Amino acid sequence: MTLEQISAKRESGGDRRLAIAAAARAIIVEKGLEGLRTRDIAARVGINVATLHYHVPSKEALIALVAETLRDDFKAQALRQDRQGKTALQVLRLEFDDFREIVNDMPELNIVLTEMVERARRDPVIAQIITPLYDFWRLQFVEIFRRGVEDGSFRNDIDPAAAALITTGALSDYWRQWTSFRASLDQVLAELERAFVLNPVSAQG
Amino acid sequence: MTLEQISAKRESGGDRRLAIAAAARAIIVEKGLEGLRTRDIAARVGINVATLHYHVPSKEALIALVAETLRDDFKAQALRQDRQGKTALQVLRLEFDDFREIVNDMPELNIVLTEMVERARRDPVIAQIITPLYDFWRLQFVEIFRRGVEDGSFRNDIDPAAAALITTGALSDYWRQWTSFRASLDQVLAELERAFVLNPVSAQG
DNA sequence: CAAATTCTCAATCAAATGATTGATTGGCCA
DNA sequence: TGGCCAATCAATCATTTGATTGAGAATTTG
Repeated sequence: MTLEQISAKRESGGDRRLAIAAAARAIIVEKGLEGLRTRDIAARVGINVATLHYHVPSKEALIALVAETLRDDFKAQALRQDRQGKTALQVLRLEFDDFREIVNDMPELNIVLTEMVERARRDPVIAQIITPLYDFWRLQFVEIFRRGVEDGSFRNDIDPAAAALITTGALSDYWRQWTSFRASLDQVLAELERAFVLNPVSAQG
Repeated sequence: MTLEQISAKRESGGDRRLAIAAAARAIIVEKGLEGLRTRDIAARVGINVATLHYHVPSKEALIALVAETLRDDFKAQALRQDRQGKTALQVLRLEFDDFREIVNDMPELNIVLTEMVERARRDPVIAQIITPLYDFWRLQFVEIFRRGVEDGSFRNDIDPAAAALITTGALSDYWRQWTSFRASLDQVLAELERAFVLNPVSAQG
């Protein structure tokens, strides 16, 4: 608990909303979207249910808020490294590094994200927030593969769109089942590299 | 409605349980596990809520029942084709055919499966049913890749476990987001093949 | 400082929801 | 035929749950 929280009895609207979103995410990790209750969120934040509703008018809006904070977290992560002037292989490895970092630093992020993807199928509001996230990530790989084929450093018969789908699919599924396969992320990333990148050192037959 | 349903007012316990599971699955597809209500299931089956509880004692047991019917469906699908005496590449393609078939014939299966995987993270009962399903599927690919490397028809630096993780991950993630990428399954499967199988026709550099 | 605004809470509502109870019905078999 | 059991239902319960109300405290503004 911060000094501010001890002394000040009020928190600004923006901060409250962030605290609410954080609490909601924690509960989603614990109990899933099914188990998300406004009362539990309020209790975790340390406020009254009515106060929660003052800041976030409905449960729908609350879930949308969670989706937005997810998007913001990913956006912040994505924009940290400069890709300019790097080779396709270098960018691919940067992308892998990013992924490793997210998996290690914010393992709970994907749990919430997965629940949101689930919900997005039948909730257009959530879909509108979550879908662009995946599309953006996948497009990064499409571009990497396109360039890698172009400059001859990647296997020349790659279908960039399909390869990107495989890569993001394999990674997000890996992440989703993280607890079971924790040890093998490096092997998966290495295998992905071998699958698409030409390596003059290793024999091909 | 069948003749039996019109004339007979009673149904045997086993059939009722199957009907209940089917109704539950339909509702999960429509509204997710969050939106699953015992009343809705009973209404869909055409029975009273109390009768539902007579056949399936609790909501927990109901969800476990759904998980079991999923497992049974997959088991039935998996045991249909004989893999004996086939090359690694042939078996890989059989596996791909199976997948194509499931995606086309039972698209809703994966929606329910995904919800169950989600739930399995915090529900040991469901985990015990669902996890072996994935493990079995993944092991098929591990074996395929192992044999393909062994007989020299696949890329010789494959890590079978990692490659299997990539394959099943890519496929199940593809399936999960099926609605968005419907058209490209063939491209994905072809790219997976190129990623792991040596092709003497296409140039490698 | 006083008025206006923002924020918070205790209390409460109405609807939803999983589950139970007690009675009834229909088929089976001795 | 009569007893027994599986199957069914109407009615009801006890909670849970999202949301609201009205009053009051803290904060900002003029």
